Amino acid sequence: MRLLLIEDEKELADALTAALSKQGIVIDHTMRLADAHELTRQNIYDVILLDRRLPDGEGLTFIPKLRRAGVATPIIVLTALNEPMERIEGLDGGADDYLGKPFLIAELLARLRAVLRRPANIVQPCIAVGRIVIDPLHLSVTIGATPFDLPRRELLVLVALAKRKDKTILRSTLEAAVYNYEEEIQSNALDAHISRLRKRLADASAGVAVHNIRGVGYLLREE
Amino acid sequence: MRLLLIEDEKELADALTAALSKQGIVIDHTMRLADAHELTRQNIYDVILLDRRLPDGEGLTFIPKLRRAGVATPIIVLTALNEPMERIEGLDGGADDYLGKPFLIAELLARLRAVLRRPANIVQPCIAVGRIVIDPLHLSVTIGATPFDLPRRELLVLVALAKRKDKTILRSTLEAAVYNYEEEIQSNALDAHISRLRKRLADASAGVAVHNIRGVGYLLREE
DNA sequence: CTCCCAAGGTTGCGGCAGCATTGCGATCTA
DNA sequence: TAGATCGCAATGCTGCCGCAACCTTGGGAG
Repeated sequence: MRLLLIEDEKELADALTAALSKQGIVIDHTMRLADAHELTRQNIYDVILLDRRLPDGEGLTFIPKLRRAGVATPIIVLTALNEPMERIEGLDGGADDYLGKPFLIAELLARLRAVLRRPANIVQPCIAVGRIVIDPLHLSVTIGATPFDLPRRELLVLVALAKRKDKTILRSTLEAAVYNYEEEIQSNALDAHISRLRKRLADASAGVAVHNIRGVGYLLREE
Repeated sequence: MRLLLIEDEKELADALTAALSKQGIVIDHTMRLADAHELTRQNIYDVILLDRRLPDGEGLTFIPKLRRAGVATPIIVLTALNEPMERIEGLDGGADDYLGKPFLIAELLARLRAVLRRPANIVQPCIAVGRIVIDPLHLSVTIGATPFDLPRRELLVLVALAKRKDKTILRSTLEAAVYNYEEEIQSNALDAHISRLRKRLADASAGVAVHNIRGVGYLLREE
């Protein structure tokens, strides 16, 4: 793990460097915001420790600059300015945590771990078929960049087919995906939905088609 | 935004509920870990506030249980146990932040914002749709440069929709975002809010519209 | 090749669930 | 106390969906 320490008190910086190094953390140390700006250009840090009162300015001003540059690295502010209002200022200024001096190294380490533990963004599994993208979690369908609205039952059919594209879905499986036990159907309602879904897909040039396997079921395929 | 408060001091809980409600936050309150476990099953909370000394156990033991259940909701520990070692214990126990009692509501709010800010939307903490800009952390809406005031419930609806613009939000999800368990509704109150929100958006030429997907839910879209 | 039948496709219709709107009274706030 | 907000409910409307009638297609038998 690599950490950027922006701190002008030499003694504290040395103590931190020593302590954190023992934890296997790689530390870059600078005393000036100008240098820090340069150092963060490559976005190699896992976390940044930031003092407020620095020779070339207020540390907090560094945060929005960093964020505007698209750097999402977590920032913990370390400072003697530890009044409640100052803490609020720091946190609302974009810091991820705020620790008043003096502090125990052990608490800093705990806060480092807490900040780094944040869950990575869970990537939503989307299904792409032809020109359409289906997000089964959000029940949304987009075609190119524009949303593609569907009635509920047709949406359910499409999602069921898309989840296993190019594979045949038994007619009975499809029915189970669209209807629950209380609303058993006694007609060709499913066929009707398929028909209307086909029309919509064709009108939108979706690049996919619903095929029928006679006597077995249906499948979704690019075309 | 919906928050779970696990706290057995009735006075503090009431004060927090009152203060946070004014910020537009929907709160569920419980005094017992057992209830909390049940309440978190549906994963509808944006953040959890957790006391340590609770009638049925140490609050910290709740965290690993939650994480094992796959719930990644940020947790802020609120407690009188505020020695450095206790803070370390809390943070290493899985808390995302740790705030000792007594504290200023304002600082709690700032820490809430800090925790909620990461990691997903660091680059874009504000949501722009049409002519309006929504800050889900501060629950503020501006249209052009002028603030766009909304009643609390309509604001909650708008924010919930805006957080996932162009995605369908289930009706049940919307209800969960706007109402807590004590204020379950038995009418079409949600529809009424949507209707009034629509009117306001139209009057202000906001450039966005709330669409309905019949039988599924609603979505926010530029127009 | 033709015929036949069953499986699938299409389409109009009517019922009704779900949605939109609005007024009213209660509650809360300034 | 005046005004804003909110839950509630009555009303009207929209369009989905099940249904069924009718059409098309595929493949096997003669």
